[in-house]
Formats: sequence, structure tokens, C-alpha cells
Amino acid sequence: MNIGDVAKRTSLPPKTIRYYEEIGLIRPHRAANGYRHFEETDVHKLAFLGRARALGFSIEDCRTLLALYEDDARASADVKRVAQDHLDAIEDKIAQLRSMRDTLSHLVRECAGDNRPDCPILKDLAKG
Amino acid sequence: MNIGDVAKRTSLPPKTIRYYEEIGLIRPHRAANGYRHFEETDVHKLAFLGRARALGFSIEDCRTLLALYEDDARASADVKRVAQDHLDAIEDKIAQLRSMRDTLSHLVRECAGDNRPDCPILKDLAKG
DNA sequence: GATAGGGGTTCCAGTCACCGTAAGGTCAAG
DNA sequence: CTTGACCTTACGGTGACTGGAACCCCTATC
Repeated sequence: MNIGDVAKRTSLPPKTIRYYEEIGLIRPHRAANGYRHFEETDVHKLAFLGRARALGFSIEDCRTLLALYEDDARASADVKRVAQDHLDAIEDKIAQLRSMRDTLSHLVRECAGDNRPDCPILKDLAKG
Repeated sequence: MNIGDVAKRTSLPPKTIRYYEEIGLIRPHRAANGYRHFEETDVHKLAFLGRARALGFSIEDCRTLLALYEDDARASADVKRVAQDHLDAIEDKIAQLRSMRDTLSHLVRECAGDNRPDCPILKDLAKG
């Protein structure tokens, strides 16, 4: 299979697939003409990576998860730890964003949004 | 005032302050020895920027907000639009993260986290 | 055989908002 | 006079790609 077909099947852009090869996540073969040639296992790995990325795992986490996936002797505890750490990071991020949102939505509600210059948003930014 | 003092007063690293000068957010004077010399207005602007950044505004948004702040003839509607757009983006981000969190926390709960290889997290990533 | 098109290839630069490090100039204190 | 804390610039790296240029390959059509 060529990269375009793989792109369609995995919903990953060709650019991303090349990038994943560059950083060693996959190792597709090469045809005589220099084109990348993908096996089903490559497609499977790429789909795995796509889902892991969609859950927000970093590339390095994905590398770890892929290695665990391919290791029949893995301990599920190792997988769980990676996932739990990521989950904690997500929770932190959500809390951060919520705090921003609360402040911001308050300020936006206060702002008249008309032609006059008076603005509580700027007032807040200017004086904390 | 030198950059170190400004850094302390604004809680911004010197590196960041230099960067903000480089991209034209501030224009501190220079002393004879080449050191940056900051006026109170510079410190005020930097504090403004620090708070805007803390609310998650992009640098370009910050540039816009600072320009509006310094424009006595601004319309609060312009400020409000920037803030509202950012707020919408934050809401989107929160929704995205919540969706990730929900999926992930479910998977993490399902995973035994022991020495055995069987793992619902990997199973999900492998088969969507 | 020439050409048009739709693949594919590499490499370089850019994104965003900085941070790390190196090599060096400046200044006040001991 | 030296020490150490401060300042300067400049270059490189971060994460995870994306865009674009310049070029090669393959098939179909005229």
C-alpha cells in the first residue's frame, strides 16, 4: 500500500505518517522506486497511534504505549501508570482552563460592548 | 530600572521580557552601557501582558489588547470581541479535554493495573 | 513520442512562546 | 584587583506537526 491509501485508511495526513517514520514510530518498507510500502501491521500501528494521539497522549507516551502493546510480557500496571499520569495532566489542564474561563466570562459579562471606551476587561488587566 | 528588577516586580522572567521587546510589545530605553532601562510605563505594560497571558490570551491578542488599552478612543465592543472569541476557544478546549478525560478515566478504571498483560486500555487503542 | 495529471520523494522553513547555554561586557563590594 | 552578580547578544531547542519548493514516477491520452 502507498502512503495515500494509508492516509485514507487511518485518517492521518501523509505528512504526519512521514513524520512518524522519521521519529521511528513506524518502519515501512521501500519499493524499488523509492515509494514507501506499508503492510497491514503498519496501518494497524498508525491507527493505534491516531487513537492514542486523539486521547491527547504525547508522542513519547505513544512510543511507550506502542512498545507495551507489542510486548506480550507487559504488566498492565505499566500501561495504567502512563494513562493515569496523562489523566492527571488533563485534569490539571481542565482546572486551569476553568479558572481562566470563570474569570473571563465574568469580565465579558460586565463589559457593555458598545462604542464607549470604558471597559472592565481592560481595567482588570491594567490593575489586576 | 534594570531588567532584573522589572522581572521581580512583574514576575516575568528576564528572558520573556527580552522576548517581548524583540517582538515589539515594549520598547524600553537603553542606558549608555547598553543595559535596558525600564520606565514605570514599561513595567505597567509588562504587568498588563502578564495578566493577559495568564488568562490564556495569545501574544497577538495581547498586542491587540495593549493597543486598545492605549487607545483612548477605543470601543469596548472591540475589547469584548477579542475576549469573547478567546472565551469560546477556551470552552472548546475544555469540552475536548473533558471528552478525553471521560474516555480515559473509564479505561483507567477498567484496567487492573497488575502484573498481567491483559489491558483494556491497549485493547481500546488497538481496536478503536 | 510528447504531455498532462496525480501520485510520490526529500529538504527547508515556519508555527508558538518561550527556555538553555555560551561567550562576553559591566558594575559594586571587599 | 578580583570576585560574583548582573547585563548583553546569538544560536539552538522545544512539540507535533504543516506548507512549500523542487524534483521523480506512473498511467493515460493525443
